[in-house]
Amino acid sequence: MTVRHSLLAILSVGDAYGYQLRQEFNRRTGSVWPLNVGQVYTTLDRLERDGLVSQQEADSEGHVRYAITPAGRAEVEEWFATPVQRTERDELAIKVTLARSLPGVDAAAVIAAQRAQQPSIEPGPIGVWLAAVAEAERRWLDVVAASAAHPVGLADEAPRRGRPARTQP
Amino acid sequence: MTVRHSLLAILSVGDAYGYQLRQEFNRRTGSVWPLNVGQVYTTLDRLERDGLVSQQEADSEGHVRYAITPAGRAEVEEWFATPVQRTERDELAIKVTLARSLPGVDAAAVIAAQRAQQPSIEPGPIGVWLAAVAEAERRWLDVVAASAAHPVGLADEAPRRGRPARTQP
DNA sequence: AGTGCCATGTAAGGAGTTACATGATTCG
DNA sequence: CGAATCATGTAACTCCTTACATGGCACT
Repeated sequence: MTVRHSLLAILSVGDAYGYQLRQEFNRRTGSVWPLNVGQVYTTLDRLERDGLVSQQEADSEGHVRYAITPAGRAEVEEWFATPVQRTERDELAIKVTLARSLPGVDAAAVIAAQRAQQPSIEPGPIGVWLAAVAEAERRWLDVVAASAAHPVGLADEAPRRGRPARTQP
Repeated sequence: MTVRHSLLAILSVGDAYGYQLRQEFNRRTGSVWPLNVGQVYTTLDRLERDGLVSQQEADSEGHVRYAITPAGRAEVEEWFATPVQRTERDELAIKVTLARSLPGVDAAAVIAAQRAQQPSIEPGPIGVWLAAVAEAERRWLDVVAASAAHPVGLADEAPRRGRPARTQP
């Protein structure tokens, strides 16, 4: 919901139209994660559907402006007040952990391949963020590389309970 | 594509059926990101559609087994050999950066709310990973909190339609 | 008899992404 | 004129998630 909330947050400053929203987003967050224009319009549609923004009359230049609604304003406030939960699957953590658990996979090689990854050096706070993440990754990889992997095969013992529903027709 | 590749990687050890794949995934990666069973079946459908797995004859117990294909095996090898690219938008980085750029938003409060977030302490390598990320977050938040925010309003001058006027060097 | 796990699916919907179509405008 | 930008939108797709339906089997 990052894009959705970001657009809503920008709209909380004032009315804007689609193309402008993309400009504002890119200007504020830099070039690391540029926003596709098409996504702005589809997101605006969903925001309007959910009553968080409302389409205004076209302005003097014919731009299709959107305004945030009270519900949208509440949503933005809640977004900014709520800490980001890291509930999403992290590919690196899963990949390395899986590699260590699977027989026939060279976990050390997987770790080495990941360590070879050099982060790009970007200016601005987001660049600092990327560097911090890369540093954390490197340290974690060192930790797991230092401890032994525990590969185990698939559970060979058939479970005792329950049987599948369908047999071949 | 994390789930997709993970299931494929497990199948590279040996044939398995849907429910079993979920068990194996959860067993190997722990309880932080448990896998919904339904997703296993939809993912298997797509993997079969893409020729990376093939459905086998039901086994002696009636389980619908899947086997990895040579193409699937190649895919797994490539996955493990390729470092994870952090190309996805990071909600925390965007939220804080946006907050600092928007007038009327208390960026310090946003940072404080995020800092209050306490990571759960989980056992195992993924728990270590979560702790490392939380630590990196905290340090980054300290860095951005120490420097001044630069709120700016929306671009008030409406750009003319069409090609923008040339800016003088 | 009832609860809970084993097991396989389907349906519906979420956010996000890219590609494409369509114009108007302005500058070289 | 032609290229580039401004601007709005649609279509088609991805992966992922949740809820639901269906049934068999085991243990109490």
